[in-house]
Amino acid sequence: MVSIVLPDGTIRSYDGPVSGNDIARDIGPGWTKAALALCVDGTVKDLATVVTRDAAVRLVTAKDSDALALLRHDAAHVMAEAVQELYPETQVTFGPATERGFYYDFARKTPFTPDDLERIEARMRDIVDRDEPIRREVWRREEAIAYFTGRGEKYKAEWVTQLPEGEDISIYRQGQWLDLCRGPHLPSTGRLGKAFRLMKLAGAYWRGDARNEMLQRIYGTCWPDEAQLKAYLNWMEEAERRDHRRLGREMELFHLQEEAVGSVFWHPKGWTLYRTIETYVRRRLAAAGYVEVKTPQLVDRSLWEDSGHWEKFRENMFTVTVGDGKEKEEILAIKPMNCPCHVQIFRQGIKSYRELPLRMAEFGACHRYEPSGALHGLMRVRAFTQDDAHIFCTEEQILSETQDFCILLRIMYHDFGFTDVRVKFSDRPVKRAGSDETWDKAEKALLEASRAAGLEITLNPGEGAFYGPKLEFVLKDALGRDWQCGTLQADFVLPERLNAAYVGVDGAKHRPVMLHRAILGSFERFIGILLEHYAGRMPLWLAPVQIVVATIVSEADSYAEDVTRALCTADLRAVVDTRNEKITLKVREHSLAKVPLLLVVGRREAETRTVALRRLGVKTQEILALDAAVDTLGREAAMPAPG
RNA sequence: GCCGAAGUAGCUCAGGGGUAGAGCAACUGAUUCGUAAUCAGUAGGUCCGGGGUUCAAAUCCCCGCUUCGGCACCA
Repeated sequence: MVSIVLPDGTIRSYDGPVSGNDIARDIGPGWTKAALALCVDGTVKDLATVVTRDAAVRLVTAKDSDALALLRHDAAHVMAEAVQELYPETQVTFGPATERGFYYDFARKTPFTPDDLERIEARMRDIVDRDEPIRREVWRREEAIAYFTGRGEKYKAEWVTQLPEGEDISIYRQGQWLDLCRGPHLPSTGRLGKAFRLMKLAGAYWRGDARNEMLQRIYGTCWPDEAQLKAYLNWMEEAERRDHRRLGREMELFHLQEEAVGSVFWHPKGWTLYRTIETYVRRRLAAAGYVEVKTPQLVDRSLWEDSGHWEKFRENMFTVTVGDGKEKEEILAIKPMNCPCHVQIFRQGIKSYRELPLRMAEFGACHRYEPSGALHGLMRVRAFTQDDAHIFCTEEQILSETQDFCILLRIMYHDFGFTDVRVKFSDRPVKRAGSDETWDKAEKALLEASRAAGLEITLNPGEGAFYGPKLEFVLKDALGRDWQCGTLQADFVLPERLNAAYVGVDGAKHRPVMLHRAILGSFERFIGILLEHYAGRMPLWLAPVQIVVATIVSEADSYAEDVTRALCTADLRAVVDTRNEKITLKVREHSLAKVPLLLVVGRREAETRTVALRRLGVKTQEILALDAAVDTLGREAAMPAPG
């Protein structure tokens, strides 16, 4: 006797074991067609799975969110089948579902070409039309190894060898083709549908390890229906339109060029944006009790040796050699980070516990020799400036400092228009400095502090910095993409290595704890994120040019100049456009330039000392008296301020 | 760094051994106009760099650089 509970609460009883297919048939004819898989006690399984004991059971259909992964995983298999039919010399390796599609990694001597992608996609459609039944089999380990070795599938054979004892070696067979796979899968290839598209070719290391050989990865996307596929492709196009590199050029914000790879040439408008953000951060930090410092760009190698960075990151540091090339030669590093320098400031004079917590901020310009393949517009550069700070405090103060930091961080993200923030907790990495006891202490302190700050945390094992565990703050942009920006790292190691100390209540010397923290991360990258988030249409307070005063006839020129002067006097960033052009052209150009406010003045406005206000994206106008306009817009454009 | 692709006017792109092309932008002139493109004209090039093959190379070959898409890395 087997009883199953369906999601609506109904209970069905069967004489003996029952398969998902049976259940579907039993519930109703529509379900035989709709059911893609079976969810037994919360785990998704093949529809053919036999339920042998009482369980909560749900039939998965295309409408369910867990169907998507199933669909995509199948798409990967169908792609692999297509590839091996077309190119039999190709070895298969792995092909999982991803957040927006799927990929499969292949081993093949000749690279795939974009033309191959078309052929493969066409063959995939054939395989869907064939509607091959997909069946799960369990093989013995030796059998599987012998089979894959015999077929020249060395990656699969290697993988089987390393599967843990006791785990089923499951093989999924579809038509003539089969693959080692954990599953689950759809009942047949026809159920996949045709809302998929192969997207791009890429290289990828076997098992994600750069020491291994490189495989060829084919990425695809796959959806339950054509409409969703179309929506995804539109989303991709939107992301392309918002690309900060494109906006940076179109909006004349910055450029990059070969002679300074990974370093930004900020143009006047881009630099205005940058400085606005800097001013904002500076005010927020000052209000939160930070002091600001500035430390050297070039620092002798010995300091980096002491801090431990030389050992771990030497390859990624820019260095400068000075001296006669013989005995007197010395090596300086262009600073890749600010923390060792901040400790030097802390070490000046004797610090008392009364001075803690000491929050030391720096808009520190850093250089890192990032691998060439990592560079990407403003998002990954070799020269950047962090909104960096180090909080020197006692162990007891970690709690309240973390709480305060989280509050500050949320306010600042909110001011920039980001409200969805997630937090990751990264604990000790394999390569690290400091004893296990120290790590125990640091991880415990940071965990407790984040709990006290009310954070919901996801664990990110082994991803901490070499000197301490970290909290990482990830924000979601308007397109739903994640960007890791903020960080808070608890460090018990650097103060020790660089010999930072304070005198406690007991009159004895103690080690302070250092909290490394940043909110934006780097200005460069954060500006890139902002541009993509807003598609270049910056909020008024951030817009490099906030207002253009545009004339209709040249008779209004001198009045337009007056208007512009009045706006600038009120600290608004305004420019005047008195070109001899039609107003339609001016409206078009300044709209395309994403200027938030346009003040149009013609004879009427000049005579009545008014302005016709047109907001970006709005087709209507408001007529305002000049004084009122300066007043309202001045208030509207104000930087979000502390207090 | 690794795999793959690309680099021609400011931008988007065509041209694939025989005189370097288009659209938009720019510039000049005319036009004084009421909310997303006024008209006419002009100018603009180390075809990424360096070698080679050839009577002749933007085009074919080799090397390098940069960029793009991924992978790996990210204090």
